[in-house]
Amino acid sequence: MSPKTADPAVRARLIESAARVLAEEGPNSLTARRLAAEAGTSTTAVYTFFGGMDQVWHAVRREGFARLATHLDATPDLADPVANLVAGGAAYLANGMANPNLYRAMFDRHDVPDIGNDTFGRLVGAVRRCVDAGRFHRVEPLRSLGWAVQSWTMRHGMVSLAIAELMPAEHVPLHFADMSRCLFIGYGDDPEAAERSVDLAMREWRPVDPAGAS
Amino acid sequence: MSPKTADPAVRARLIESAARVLAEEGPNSLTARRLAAEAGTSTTAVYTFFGGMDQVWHAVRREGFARLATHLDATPDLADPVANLVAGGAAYLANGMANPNLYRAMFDRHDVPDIGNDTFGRLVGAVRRCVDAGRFHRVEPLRSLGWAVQSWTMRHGMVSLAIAELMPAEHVPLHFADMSRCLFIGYGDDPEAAERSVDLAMREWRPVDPAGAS
DNA sequence: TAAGTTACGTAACGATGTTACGGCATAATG
DNA sequence: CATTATGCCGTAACATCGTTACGTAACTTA
Repeated sequence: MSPKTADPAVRARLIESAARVLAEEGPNSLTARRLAAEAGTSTTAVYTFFGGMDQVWHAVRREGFARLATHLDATPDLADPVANLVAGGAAYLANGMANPNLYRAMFDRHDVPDIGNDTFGRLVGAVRRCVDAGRFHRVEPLRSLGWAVQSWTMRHGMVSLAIAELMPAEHVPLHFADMSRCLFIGYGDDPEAAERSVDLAMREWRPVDPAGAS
Repeated sequence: MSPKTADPAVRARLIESAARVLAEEGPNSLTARRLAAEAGTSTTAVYTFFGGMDQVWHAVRREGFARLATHLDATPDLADPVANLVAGGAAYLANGMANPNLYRAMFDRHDVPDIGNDTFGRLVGAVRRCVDAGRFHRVEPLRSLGWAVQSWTMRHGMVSLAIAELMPAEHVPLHFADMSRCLFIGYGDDPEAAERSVDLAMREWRPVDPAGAS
């Protein structure tokens, strides 16, 4: 029923090449022929594995979210849920700014919800841990979900403005800490504790494996 | 020196058509031939007026920022600088969510700074009026500029997540008011006044001329 | 071993951005 | 007003894009 099974390694090389070409040369260089040449095959293989360039872009976006998840998982546990939330944001920013083309592609089309759910789930968990620890107000669950959305709003807006060069890259940590302070103070009852958490995260967090961030 | 001068009306129609096709049918439908047909001319005209599709996209982005500026100017004066800042943000959100394809295009490439300076200047002015009125901390000018950048971060992040359907459109006003409260409380000395300003803006602000927002 | 099924290289098709060429309308000049 | 020259823009071509028809080779299955 399945003679001459398709080689999964070719598919992996195609995605890998797609992400690399996109990152290094921009979206205009990501063509079917270029992709086939990079993977040492022909354009037909692109269609047997993906069905079309739309699905290639979809796969590239999935890959982008997967790499982001890897970086989020690699952040050390600071034993302070609010600091962990801030550290996750810092990792998010570092990942996005290290890969502007890939990051832009991740939000370029309308299929983000399907492939971004896992990333968002991580963020929801981080916020919930803040609520459970009494660091954020204990409100209705929908409102708590909203805080995760608002955190993502801040992260995404900051990466986008930074890679569009509307915000100087060297100011990003300052702005991120500043906005995090304002938001997380507002989410909880203890302004000083929130401020300490932000300072702790900005002091302790270090970008993990920047080479693999591409 | 300039026989058979180019008709500026044709250029205006090209930009108008480009913005409309982009808004109604998406970026894939914005082709040179389609554009020429819409404006009743041939593809050569596109090159005499713009030089290439890249410059067409640049002009479309300029048009997008120009329309945004029109909407920002149309917001009523609430005689409260912080409320005006919030109202400007609401207008920004309404404009972006009414024109998702145009908004996406505005931040898609690397030429945003050139054409977004005027929009950013407006935001800086609104923040400065808050500082001058004593509603925000009187800090060094660079920090005050940073508050404008942070406001833009919030606005842009929110529009982007909303048009990517990562944030339900009906939750946008709630999240915007919530984040504005947290940020602007943190920027000033009087939390109650900030809260009143946000409530005032969210109560008094109305979208202006939604038909022309396209 | 034989047959059947599937991957994938070759080469084509339509559509894209871009450009060479030529006609012709219009400004500049006497 | 006549002449000239300048440059807009319609036609048609070119390279390259995504996509697909077709054929061959390779692998599974019986």
